[in-house]
Amino acid sequence: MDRSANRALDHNPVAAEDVLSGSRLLRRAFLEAPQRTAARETIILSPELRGPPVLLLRRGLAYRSTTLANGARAIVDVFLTGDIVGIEHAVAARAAFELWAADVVTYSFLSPGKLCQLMANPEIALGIMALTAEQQRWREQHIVALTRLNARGRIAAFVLEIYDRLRQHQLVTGSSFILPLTQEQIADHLGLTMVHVSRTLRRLREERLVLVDRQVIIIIDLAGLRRIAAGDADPFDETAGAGLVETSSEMPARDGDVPLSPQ
Amino acid sequence: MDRSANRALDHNPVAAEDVLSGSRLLRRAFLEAPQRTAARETIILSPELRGPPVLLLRRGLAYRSTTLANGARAIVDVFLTGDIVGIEHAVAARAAFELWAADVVTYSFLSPGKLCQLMANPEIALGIMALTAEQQRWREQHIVALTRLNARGRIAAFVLEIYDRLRQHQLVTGSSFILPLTQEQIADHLGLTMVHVSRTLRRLREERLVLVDRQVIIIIDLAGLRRIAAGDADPFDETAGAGLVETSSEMPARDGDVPLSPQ
DNA sequence: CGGCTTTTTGATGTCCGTCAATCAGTGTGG
DNA sequence: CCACACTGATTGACGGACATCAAAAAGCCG
Repeated sequence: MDRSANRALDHNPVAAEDVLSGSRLLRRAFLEAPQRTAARETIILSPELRGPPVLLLRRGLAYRSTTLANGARAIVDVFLTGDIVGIEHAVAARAAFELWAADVVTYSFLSPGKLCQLMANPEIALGIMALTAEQQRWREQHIVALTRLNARGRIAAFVLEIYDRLRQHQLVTGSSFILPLTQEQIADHLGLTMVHVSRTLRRLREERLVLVDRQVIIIIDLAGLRRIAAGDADPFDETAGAGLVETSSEMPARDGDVPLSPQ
Repeated sequence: MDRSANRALDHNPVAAEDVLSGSRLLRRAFLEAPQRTAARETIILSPELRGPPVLLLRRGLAYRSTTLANGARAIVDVFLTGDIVGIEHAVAARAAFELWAADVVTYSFLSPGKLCQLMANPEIALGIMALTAEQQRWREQHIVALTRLNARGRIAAFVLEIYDRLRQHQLVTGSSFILPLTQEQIADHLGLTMVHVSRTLRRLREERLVLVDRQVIIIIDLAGLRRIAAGDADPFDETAGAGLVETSSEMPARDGDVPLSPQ
């Protein structure tokens, strides 16, 4: 029983072949590109830099963020191992936001010029387009969550997003994984405060939906999380029969699975 | 004195030439494409449709939205006359959201297959990429607003976004314009309720920042709006000296300018 | 004028932010 | 080994921004 949320973007059949081989060519180009490492909590790219490169994350987690005039930080998006970051630098003269390493990050990079050359290959151009489309989808889901979900729903949606993306990259098989973000960073991504994230995580734990302890995330009730992330009304009425969890139709999802790091 | 917010995305010099001619070629293709009209408050594209076309809005305003399980609606983004909608349909098999006409909308459209053909031209591929990058920027700003601005800031940012985009398309010259959205639609875009939007607009009017009456928007204090949209703390302390507005450094910005419709 | 949508306004409640203190985990150095 | 510092998480008390509910007013259109 597959839900749309965790299925990979399916492609237009007209373009499917070219998209696939284009993506492959693009990744191959990255594999031959120079490689670097950034320490935890350091800036990888800043908007000051002109002609920023395009990155492929080989290991670790990074995020793009900005700081407002009042000092508040907004984490616009999160990138996992295997993600390509800043594809728009092929045409944009500078990055729109700062790119930070959440933990130790290894990445390889291509100059914008090199990227433009690659795009001369129509297959690669299509592959890039598909990549962009997919990142756009995650971002759009994030917008929906920010627009119409409360703290509980946003956190559920966020956990599921990371979960689905890790699975898509085959970086996780069980129902638990490592997320190297502090609660403050999660808060800055979801438009909440650290304090409220902490409280909401406790609630989700008490409801036996998901367990977040430090950087270890264990999904207990996947189907329940999906319902919440989809904006179902709070289960104040339907929790009349407390006790047993009866919902996990999508997957057995028990804790005790091997936690896999996103590396 | 130009602020970054209202400057068009500047391009990587390596690609600038190709981007420009690519954009021109893409628009030309649309001008030769078939054309349709959609009535106010009707669906233009739905996720059910397989192989949705890519659209160029020739006239009117459209928005992409989804409805959650609890009935709440989220308007993910807004498209103005001159915008290209659904470029990702070149590779995605279906639209991610419904596309609605906010008022009478005229558009021309290309099939995904045709788009893929066009992308074989590297200049067009670059042009499309630049287009995508620009739309992404607006969306990212929207995310920042949703994440870290209150109702006042979100509305300010939204008004400015529309204003800047209209100017970029040379659809507005003065400081007033027409925005064919109801307050409920604005609320669904900004993650607020209609009621609170109404109240906040009154406050912005009383502060002599912007005047929103029905669909007519008159920007009174452009610089002030920009400050609020950038997340400056509420001016509770600095309003000690009430009375005169002294801020408009960016533009004279007086009401009485000719209101231009976004057509 | 009647019926509709859209906006406005008031009263009341709640989700979430703010402030502040405590606690747990991690590392450091004497 | 144990103070010490430091970062991150937790909890409580309290206030405020925003939601909800409800009703009325204002536009708009046939």
